[in-house]
Amino acid sequence: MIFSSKAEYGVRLMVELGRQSPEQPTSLKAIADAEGLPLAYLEQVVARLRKAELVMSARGAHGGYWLARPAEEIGMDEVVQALEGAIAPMECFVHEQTERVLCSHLPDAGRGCATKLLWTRVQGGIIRSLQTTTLAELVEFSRRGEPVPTAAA
Amino acid sequence: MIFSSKAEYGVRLMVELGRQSPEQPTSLKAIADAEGLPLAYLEQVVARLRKAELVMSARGAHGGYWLARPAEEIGMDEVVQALEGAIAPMECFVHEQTERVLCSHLPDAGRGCATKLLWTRVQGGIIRSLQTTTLAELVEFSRRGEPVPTAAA
DNA sequence: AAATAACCTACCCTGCTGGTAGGATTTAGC
DNA sequence: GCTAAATCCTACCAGCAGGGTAGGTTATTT
Repeated sequence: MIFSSKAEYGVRLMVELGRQSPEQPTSLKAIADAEGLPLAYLEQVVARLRKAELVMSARGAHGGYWLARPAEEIGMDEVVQALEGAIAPMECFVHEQTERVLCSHLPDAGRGCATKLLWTRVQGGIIRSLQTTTLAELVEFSRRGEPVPTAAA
Repeated sequence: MIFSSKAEYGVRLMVELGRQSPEQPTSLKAIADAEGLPLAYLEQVVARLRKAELVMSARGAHGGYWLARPAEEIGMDEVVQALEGAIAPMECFVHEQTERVLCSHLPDAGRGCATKLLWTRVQGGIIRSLQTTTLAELVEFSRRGEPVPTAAA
């Protein structure tokens, strides 16, 4: 598998928040129940999103989480990067200190690093597909075929 | 990381074979030495390529491996797929029996599966970038800046 | 026959993933 | 102020896949 369940859970969490009216906190418990995910584990997942300043939080009773920005302005590359760390197709692509992505292969006796060419293209393909998808699109998609909401949510 | 070292080693192995004149077997030992990889492990890697009919082999003294087809006709999607199995961004995308890629999420109470939309796009991005890269390109790239070959290799 | 090299299978160690446990802090409502 | 609801934090743990080793068997050339 390419992405771990952190990405899956985190994206579902973001979509769930996107479905709520903004500025109104949603508790993790509500999301855990709605999606059938373990609450304690979701806490760790949402912590990454908070550190990346994609969501904001309020503590205490009636606290919860909400999107830090409108869903239209949140690219899924930001979300996945926050959840999974740098998007690198291969070990040698990650520089531990800076989290920047590069290739640490030795010059390979003067030859060009052929695999680097391949992994760079793959990485580009992934990042492009993530960048061109906004959270708002996913939220919209998740509403398809839903009954028209009535009085109470 | 997205791909395991099997993919890295396997691609390097394929590039190495592509650099040799075809129909002349190259021993794994030669490749292991050239790339600095463990021979016993390479055996497992090359077994996958053989099963996918990307390389052919001859046993016994002066045996070895060679490309089953010209490098121009080998897409890197085939290579990576042989090494890593089905390219699926997420667990739910793989159907164990058929190895076909799909999404097994429950209908989710009538809602569209929003994450599926995202992972499908990512998968598309990956596969497209792999398909549009041939082994011949990587072989060519690996020759850049090499000294013009003289009499003995 | 001896050397070479593919082929096969069982095993092992390490680190990461997914998850639990248990608490501490903060805030709203009474 | 008390209590409940919630975020926040850290340590821990079991399972499993990744990366690799070991030790052979078979086939082919010289």
